[in-house]
Amino acid sequence: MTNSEILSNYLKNHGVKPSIQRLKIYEILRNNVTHPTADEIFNHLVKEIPTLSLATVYNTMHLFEQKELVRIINIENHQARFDWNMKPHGHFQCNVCGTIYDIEIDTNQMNINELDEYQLEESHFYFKGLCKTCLNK
Amino acid sequence: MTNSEILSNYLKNHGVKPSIQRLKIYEILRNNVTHPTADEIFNHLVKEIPTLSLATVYNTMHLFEQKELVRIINIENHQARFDWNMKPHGHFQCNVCGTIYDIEIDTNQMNINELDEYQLEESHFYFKGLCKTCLNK
DNA sequence: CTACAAAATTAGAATAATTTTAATCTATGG
DNA sequence: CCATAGATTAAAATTATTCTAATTTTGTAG
Ligand SMILES: [Mn+2]
Ligand SMILES: [Mn+2]
Ligand SMILES: [Zn+2]
Ligand SMILES: [Zn+2]
Repeated sequence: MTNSEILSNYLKNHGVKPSIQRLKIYEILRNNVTHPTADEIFNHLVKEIPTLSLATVYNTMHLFEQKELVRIINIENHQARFDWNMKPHGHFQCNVCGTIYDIEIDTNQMNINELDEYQLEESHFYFKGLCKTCLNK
Repeated sequence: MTNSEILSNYLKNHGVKPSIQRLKIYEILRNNVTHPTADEIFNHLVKEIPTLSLATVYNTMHLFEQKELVRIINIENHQARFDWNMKPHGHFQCNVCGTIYDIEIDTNQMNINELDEYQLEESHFYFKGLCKTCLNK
């Protein structure tokens, strides 16, 4: 099985019909460590699928979110970023180069008793500052 | 000393010249537990200061942020909210009623070793789900 | 007090991310 | 082949925020 076939099945298993647009969009997410914006995804893909519409990227991301295939990262106030990695983790964004790094977080260890009063559905841990690369300059 | 005078001095001590606009904006933040949007602040105040401009609210919030008088909460992707409470804490937003609750978080206890590699400047802890009020319906 | 400069405020236009609309295209089961 | 639902598209609309340029206010020196 090719990599595309594997991802195609993965979409099916999550209740998403794997159109070429959806498949390619998901491939971009999986093949890039970055947490891309809708626009970045669109610009990568439009070379290959010239009729692609930005609306399709947004439609697809919302569908993916519903089907728990991606999570939306709002670490920047002005634009959303998308993450295929569904296991709980936090994010650090460098204020200089803008790179977003994954941060491992053990949510069990941080027992926040106050949260018992709520029915928790989503957690987001965002950090900002300077990354090592930018510090060494 | 009246409450206004106290807050006025507080602004001065943080390097902010307390114009009537700035003072009233800061008063609104302090007198409301909610974490208001720029628009909400504007609509409260425009009754009292009819010439107030929304741009002034934004200008003031950015100045306040610089002077470490407020923090910006991006728990909603589409619009910023403002918080006068500068001591580290997290936020829970109810998916039904939209209310944002403060969540006490002991950041020391959650030692995230991976963060040692970075120079940390900001932390944001966002949670979403259902609040007690909405659960009991 | 007056004149001037700097700072703050303002209205409205501009920007940019996202959503909506309405039309067109595609896939598929009968 | 045809009908239908679902997916995609282009373009317009929406909305929060920022920008611009003009005006007002404030502080200060003469
Ligand atoms: Mn991630
Ligand atoms: Mn708060
Ligand atoms: Zn960096
Ligand atoms: Zn609620």
